[in-house]
Amino acid sequence: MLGRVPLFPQKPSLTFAPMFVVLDSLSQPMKAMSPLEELRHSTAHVLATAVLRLFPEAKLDIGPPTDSGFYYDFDLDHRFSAEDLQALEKEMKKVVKERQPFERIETSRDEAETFFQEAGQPYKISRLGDIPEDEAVTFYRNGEFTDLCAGTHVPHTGHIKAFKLLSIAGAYHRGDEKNKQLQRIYGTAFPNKKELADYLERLEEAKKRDHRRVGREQKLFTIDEEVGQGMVLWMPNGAVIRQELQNFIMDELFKQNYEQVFTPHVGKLGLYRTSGHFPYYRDSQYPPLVEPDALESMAHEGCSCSDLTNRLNEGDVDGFLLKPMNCPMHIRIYASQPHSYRDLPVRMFEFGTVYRWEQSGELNGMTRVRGFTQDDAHLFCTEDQLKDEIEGCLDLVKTVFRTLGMSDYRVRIGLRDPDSTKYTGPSENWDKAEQALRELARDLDVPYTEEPGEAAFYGPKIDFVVKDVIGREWQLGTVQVDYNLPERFALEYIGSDNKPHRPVMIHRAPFGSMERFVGVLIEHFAGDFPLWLAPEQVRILPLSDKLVPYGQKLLQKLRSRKFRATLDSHDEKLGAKIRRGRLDKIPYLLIVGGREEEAEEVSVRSRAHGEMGTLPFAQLLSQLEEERETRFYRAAQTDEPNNAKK
RNA sequence: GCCCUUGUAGCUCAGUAGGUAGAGCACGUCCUUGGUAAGGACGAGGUCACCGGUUCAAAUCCGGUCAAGGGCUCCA
Repeated sequence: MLGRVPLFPQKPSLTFAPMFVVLDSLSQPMKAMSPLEELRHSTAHVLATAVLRLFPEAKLDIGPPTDSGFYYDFDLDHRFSAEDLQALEKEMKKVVKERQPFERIETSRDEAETFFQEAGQPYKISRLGDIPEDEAVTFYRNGEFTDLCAGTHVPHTGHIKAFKLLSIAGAYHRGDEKNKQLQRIYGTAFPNKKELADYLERLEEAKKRDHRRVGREQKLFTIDEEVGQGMVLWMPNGAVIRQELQNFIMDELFKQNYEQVFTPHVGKLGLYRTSGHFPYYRDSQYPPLVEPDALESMAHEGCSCSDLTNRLNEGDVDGFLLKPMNCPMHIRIYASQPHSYRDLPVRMFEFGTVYRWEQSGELNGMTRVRGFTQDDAHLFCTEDQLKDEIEGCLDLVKTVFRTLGMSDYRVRIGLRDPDSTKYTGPSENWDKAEQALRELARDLDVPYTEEPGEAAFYGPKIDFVVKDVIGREWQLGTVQVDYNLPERFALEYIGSDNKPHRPVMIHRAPFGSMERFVGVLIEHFAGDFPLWLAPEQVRILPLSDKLVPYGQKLLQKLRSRKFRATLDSHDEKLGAKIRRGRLDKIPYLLIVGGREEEAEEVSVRSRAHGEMGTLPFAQLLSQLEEERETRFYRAAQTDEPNNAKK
């Protein structure tokens, strides 16, 4: 299919490259490109040059640098294949060899538009319209390829020494799914071949700690077609981790005077009409469950599907909803009895399972699922208590991250979009809440960004965001202020003035969802969990069959002290058992031979510290207990037997 | 939901030009009783995702469905 002769475009063609203007429509000043961005951006131009040589009819959109490389979007009837990428790389190498200088040309808006018309590049015309009136219109030219571009670029294409095209993906023009879907080619470039090779190797390494892979290897969870997409089945090993995390957070919640509640998985539609979740968010909910009698009588009347939908929306027919959120039920608990200002704040928590109809293309292992359990809580407080309560929530999140040794996260403050009117609640309250969030974020000692327009419609929020092994960002912990639901449910407390007042609500979840958090945690630890979390904490390795009875005696003792321990009674040599134990990432391997049996000792090999020599068993037990109780964490050594072998 | 790719044993993968399947690891049995990252022998294990079509013959070619992966869009 690539038998076609590489053609040079008959007509000039342009690329509008200044992504910063296009993507950040907020009128920020143009950021200067770093040398690496410049290199990658130039490589994107070289890609476009090559594409036009091989596919002169291609329509070009934009080709900016990204965090890890660059991409370029094309509109073309021919579908790019893996072979095409190879051919394009080859062509790009030619362009590089030609050492084409990048030339900056300033032009007028009219000239540029004429140029696009002649080149038959409609996306460019559209992009041209994005350039602010007071900004110059500039082209960059390399060889036969001319591109609308704000720059900047390396001096000539010969500077591009190490690049690789990585993948093809669909991407909507201007990121809008109503627009045509273009073909995006992703690639990356580095100053030299070594750095490129290192990057590609890091990508490979990262895949080894992918939670989907580790989850399978360590039997933590599975997702089964017959159960449903996006439905996580926690296997025994995964259940241990989840339970330990829940125990951990419950210890902290006890210190902060939270109270636990339990609520059902379904609730009446009316409840969610009051809260506003139904039908407003219907697209991301499981369809409602309709009462059998109602369904039957509607069938008799010959109602269509859309009739049913309308009646459900209008509230003419009642039904139940698999709960998309826990808050309405917690609110009903609050509302079940009168509250004095002396009772506040009320802090109610639940590991509450919710269900959301995520788009099938969005599902991802444990990090994006259709049913998940939030470590949810709702705080009902007075306006005066708000700041302290938020602070308490943030402390909780910090404790979680610190205990688990997670330091690589960022904080996002979601604020109102100043131009929008979709927000509920008095704006003075918003001002106060936003100000409080800002001040508290400042004290967190963590990089944070303020993002206008990222607030929920009911209140501002603070999110904790971490990256997975592939660099995708996931929101974990969140603290959200809510002025809306107390209003909708007409919540009250009696103030010191003996009059009813409206409480403020805080939604918060330090882990976010157990599924997503554990998914991220698996990658954080690369499956190498600290003692308190490890599904199998200790494994006893008898030197031979003869030592199995002694091993069993130790096993009994460990289990009576509530350690998750096993005995490896396989008929293998010690070396093989150790190897297996290391691969299974068991924190402690206890080797027992005749010498140890005589002295009531064990030879200890720890995942974190390697060989620790021989210890009296009783002493080891208390050391392990201390490590477990303090939830001690220390990064393990990273030797991998697989690598060692090669 | 949309675009592209993929779908062979529990896992990682072979399977040449269509002729009803192989390897390594894991697993089981036996031999071996071994001191800090793989001892040996034998064995069991697969409706080649599913449905349909072409063909004398389909893991292999074609169509559809489902699922997974990478993006895009979305995420109360």
